[in-house]
This record gives sequence, C-alpha cells and structure tokens, in this order.
Amino acid sequence: MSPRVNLDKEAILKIAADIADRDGLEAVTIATLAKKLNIKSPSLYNHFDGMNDLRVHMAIYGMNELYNSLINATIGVAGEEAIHCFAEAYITFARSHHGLYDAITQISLEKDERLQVAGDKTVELVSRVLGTYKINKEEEIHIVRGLRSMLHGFASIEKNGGFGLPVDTDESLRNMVDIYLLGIQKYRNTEI
Amino acid sequence: MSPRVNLDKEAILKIAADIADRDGLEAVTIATLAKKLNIKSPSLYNHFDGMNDLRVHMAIYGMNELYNSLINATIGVAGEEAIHCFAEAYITFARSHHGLYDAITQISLEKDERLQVAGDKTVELVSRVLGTYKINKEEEIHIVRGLRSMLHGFASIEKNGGFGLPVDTDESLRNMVDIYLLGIQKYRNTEI
DNA sequence: TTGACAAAACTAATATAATTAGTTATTATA
DNA sequence: TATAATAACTAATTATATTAGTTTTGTCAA
Repeated sequence: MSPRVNLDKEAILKIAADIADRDGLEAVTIATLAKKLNIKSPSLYNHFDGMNDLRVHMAIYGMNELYNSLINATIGVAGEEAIHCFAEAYITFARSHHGLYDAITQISLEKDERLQVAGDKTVELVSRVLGTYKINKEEEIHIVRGLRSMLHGFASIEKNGGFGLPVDTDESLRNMVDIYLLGIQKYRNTEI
Repeated sequence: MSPRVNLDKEAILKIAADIADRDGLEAVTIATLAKKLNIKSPSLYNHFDGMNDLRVHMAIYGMNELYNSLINATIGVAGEEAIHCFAEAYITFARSHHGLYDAITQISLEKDERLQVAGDKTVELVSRVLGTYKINKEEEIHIVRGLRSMLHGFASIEKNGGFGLPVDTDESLRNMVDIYLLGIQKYRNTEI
C-alpha cells in the first residue's frame, strides 16, 4: 500500500530536533512528528518506546551535536583563547538550537545511563580545554563544574529573555569567562 | 450542594507548588490540581485562564518565594560573606523546591510582563549584594549577569544529576563563587 | 524463484488532559 | 429579602499518548 518510508532513528531525531528548534520542544508530540514523517502516530512506536524514550534519545542526540560543535571550535586553539572559543561555541549552539538545547537540559540524567555517558564526553572536553588552569584533581572538578554552570546558566537565562537590559550579551559572556579565568589565576597564586 | 471551598489564587498556587515539588512540574495538571483542591477540573478556570496562565502565576509565585528566601539570607551580612550567603540560599531554594524552581526557569519572561517585574526584583537584589564589587554601571550589569548565570546553571545542572562525580557539591559552589569574586578583584585592579 | 519471517506500516480503540458551553448553587450586598 | 456576582457543577469536544491487533513489504534462505 504505502511505500515503506524507511526511516532510521537518526533521521527521525533530526526531524524531531527541527520541530523543537522551530516551534519549541513541547511542540514535538507523537502526532506532529509522525505527520512530518508521513506516517501515523502508532507507527512511531516501531522506532521509539514512546514519548519518554523519544525525549531521552533527543537529549542524547543533542548532546552529541553539542559535543561536535564544541570539538570543532576548540581544534587548534590553546589556553585562554581556547576557553573563550569553547564558551562562544557553547552559547552559539544554545542560541541556534533552542528546542534541542531544552531537550538536553530538561532531562534528568538518571533516567537512562546513556545520557550520563553522552554528557561525560563534554565534561571531559571542558576539562581538557581547561588544561593549563588545573591545580589538582579535586580542584579541577570544582573548576570544571564552575565553568559548566556559568555557561549553562548564561544560555538558559538568555534563552528565556532574562537579560532584559540593553547591554550586549556577547560582552557579558566574554566578561564572565574573563573574570572566572582571572579568578583561577589568583586562586592558584593564593594556594601555593 | 457542595459547600463552597473558598479558594484564592494564593492558596491554589501553594498547592500547585507542593505538587510540583513532590512529583515534578509536569505532574501539575488541571486534573491533579483540581482533585487536590476537591473541585472539578473546569472549576479551576474560575481562578486561572487555563494551563498557560497557571504556569505564569506559578512562576511569579516562585520568583517571589525565592526573593523572600534570598532577602532573608542576606539581612545583616555584608561583603564577600553576603555573596556566599546569597549563593547558598539560592541553591538551597532550588534544592528544596525542584518543581517550583522549574516553573521559574522554564518560562519565557516575554510571556507576561509581570514575570519581568518579579524577576527584576531579584536582579536588583543581586546587584545590591554585590555592592562593593561594582566598577561602573555597564560593568556592573556584566558582573550581575555572571553571578546569576553561575548560580542558575549550578542549580539546574545539580538538579538534573549532572554533577556525577563523588565530590562535594557544596564545596564546588563555594569554590565557584570564591573564584568569581577573586576574578572581580583582579579585574578591577587591571582596569584601573 | 519463492515462500516465510521480521520489520514497519496500518486501523481501531481507550484513557487522560485541556478546554468550552451552558447550568446551578452559594454568598455578599443593595 | 431579593438580586447579582462568584464559583461551583455537568456535559461535551478536541487532542494526545498509548495499546492491541492486522496488513503490507522487504529480505534472505531454501
């Protein structure tokens, strides 16, 4: 009857991400997604175990996309510049992938162990980019957590229109990272 | 027939917040909320203009609750200590109000101007707490944005189980704020 | 080449949510 | 006490997620 559409998970997730980025994450329903794919709602269950499973996979897909952007932005740069590149790429991703970024950040990592794995890659990348700023193992973890917090918080607040004042947000980002890096330097001097 | 329950917005929002904190924000449906209030779903429309309006009001309610906690935590303290108190109170609120915190942070402030107003109070409080660290007007805005980003990002990532490693998160918070404050100091010295 | 099997589509049906329309009861107040 | 506003109600509609059971299609082995 209907010519088999031949979908794979990856293709479906791409479409789902498109809907999310265009119309918001909550616009990705079984119904809208199925319609975009030219199939009926129940057919989606051949590929995903329901809405929950779809959300998990969207998050993993998004994390990998984000990771790729971040890797790309930090190839061939080092030190302070690398960190700024990283930060800029992170925020750029969030800005251009509203819905997918929501998919990444609105999910509890305990829901599925593959989420943890996908997230760990990026955490490790943060750590590598911070290379020269490290002090010791434990301190490194704190510093990585701090940078992740700053970047996610910035992306999230900006997305929701939380930076209302007419002051350039790009400059705020650069300033925030600069201050943090200066802080690490000073912290290191104090420690020794 | 049914004895008039005599609900007011505030009372309803308290119950809604309870459900959100206990079972997650998505568990706050018209149906569950009405049931908790011993009324039928359509009766809720006498108090709120539907789900969207309820979400807006939950966010405003949450912002005010958060603001009160923050005010409370920063009375009678000054300088660096005040900022640490502020940060700790912020994270404590997020930890003990998972669902309500989601209500605050998952809404676009452009949806309703009262959201902007409620948020501005807290932004101004951040600014006051940062008192001594200010440099100039524009710089102040960047610094406030930075601190807000850090705190929200930290709360959000922690809530989703993003800090997986067995390292104390309280220490990470203190460390992050310390480094930021050190950074501001150093930044200020560089500027002059 | 064919036939069987698995994958992936389908239809039909159910449960739950949000919402609207129209009605009834209760409360405050004129 | 009568009335008007408020806030509850029932009934009905639409949309969503999901399940059960069926049909189609493509692949691969005999």
